[in-house]
Amino acid sequence: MEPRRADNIAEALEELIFNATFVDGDRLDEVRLAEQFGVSRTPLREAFQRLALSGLVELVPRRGAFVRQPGPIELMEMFEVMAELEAVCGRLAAKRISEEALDELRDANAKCQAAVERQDVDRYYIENERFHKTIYSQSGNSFLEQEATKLHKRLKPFRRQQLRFRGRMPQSMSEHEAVVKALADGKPEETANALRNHVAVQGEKFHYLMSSLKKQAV
Amino acid sequence: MEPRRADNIAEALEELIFNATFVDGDRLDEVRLAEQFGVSRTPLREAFQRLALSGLVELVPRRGAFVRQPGPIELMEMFEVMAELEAVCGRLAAKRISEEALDELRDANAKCQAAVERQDVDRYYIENERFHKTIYSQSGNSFLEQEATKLHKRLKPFRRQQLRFRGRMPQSMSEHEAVVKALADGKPEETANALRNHVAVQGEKFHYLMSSLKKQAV
DNA sequence: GTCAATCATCTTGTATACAAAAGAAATGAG
DNA sequence: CTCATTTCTTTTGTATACAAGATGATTGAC
Repeated sequence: MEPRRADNIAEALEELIFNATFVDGDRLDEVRLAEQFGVSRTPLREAFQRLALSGLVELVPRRGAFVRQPGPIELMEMFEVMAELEAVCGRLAAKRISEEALDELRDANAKCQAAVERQDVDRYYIENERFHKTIYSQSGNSFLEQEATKLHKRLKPFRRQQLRFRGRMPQSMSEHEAVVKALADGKPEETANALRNHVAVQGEKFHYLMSSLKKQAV
Repeated sequence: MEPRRADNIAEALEELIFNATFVDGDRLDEVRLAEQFGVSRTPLREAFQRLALSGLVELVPRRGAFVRQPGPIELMEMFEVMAELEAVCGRLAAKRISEEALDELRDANAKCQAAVERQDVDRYYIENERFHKTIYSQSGNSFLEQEATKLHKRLKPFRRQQLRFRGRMPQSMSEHEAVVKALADGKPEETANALRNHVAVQGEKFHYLMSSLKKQAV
């Protein structure tokens, strides 16, 4: 692997964890990774500190850095918080959203719909993300937007899995349309509820997926 | 200053920033701080990475680490998010709270009340914190609890200032009692609204404080 | 005197060196 | 053969060294 700038190492490691190249419990070997990235241990250890704070890695003193993926319970909790954050974004956005943003939501939805018809999961995912990011942004609170984006990113690998559930994509679509309608009507509470349910159902689906997987592995 | 373990350096710096020893825009001199802490630059730089991710410090490549305190707008945004997070904690807690926890809230409130009568701001602050932390915990969602605690901590220096507002402490007290009542009655939405308003008013007070200060300094 | 370019100094970023701790392996007692 | 103790190896934590970029000063042109 070619040498990298230290700034990017944390990001690269994050990607490797998301890609499941490293799984829960794996120790991140400083010297091995240093060789792979073509750098010394120093910038790597700095990257570990960042990852530790973001919760992807646990730093055990004198033992090393270990990958920490959330277990089923923590994951459910994170989805619950995500649902609430989105609900808040929606409630604020209902009062503040611009016409252009509404059009962008409709456009994202149309492309989502097309993706559903072509069974194009990847494309669906991209447009789905645009839909949600637009709502975060239209909350008019950039701190909230950042926090929502951060958690959204963290849940990405898990959300992606559950999208493959049978019939999930069409259901998700109609939920999106309900959200747009509530936003267009300027109804804060309806928007909040629609978004909360939309995200919460993802958490529940995930829970179901987890419990079925648990019976096989470990 | 006596030598410190590297794990604590980030915390120590955080404290120095909260104490306003370092203010917005200050550059954190690696060599100077290394001397002060009695360590080399290496553990210091690792600490910088953590602080950077938590948002207290901005790392400018090839320039150094700079203290970044939130400006008025970002602060308002953070208070808005805090208000919403507390509202969510309250809504969940209303369904899940234990009798013991209700008693702890009542106890914290009683001690708050006593502190108000003695004009004991410090004591009020401690019991107020116990009150809020208990609600976070009773949300039954430890991820949410962590996030709320994190933001609460971050807003600490600013909240403390605004507690000195004339008449704020008694008002805050009665708001607390409304929250306890809603929780005891098991009413999620009432609890959420009571907490949201309780925290939001802090943000507004702060805004007022800021704008009056702005006219003097800078 | 002002501005620009060059040079010196200071800082950061990264590699390397070394000490201390943890873990693995080997030795020895029972 | 098993378990405990000791030795050896590996790995982390930190200091130091050095190179490259940034800052500031000095010199020179106009």
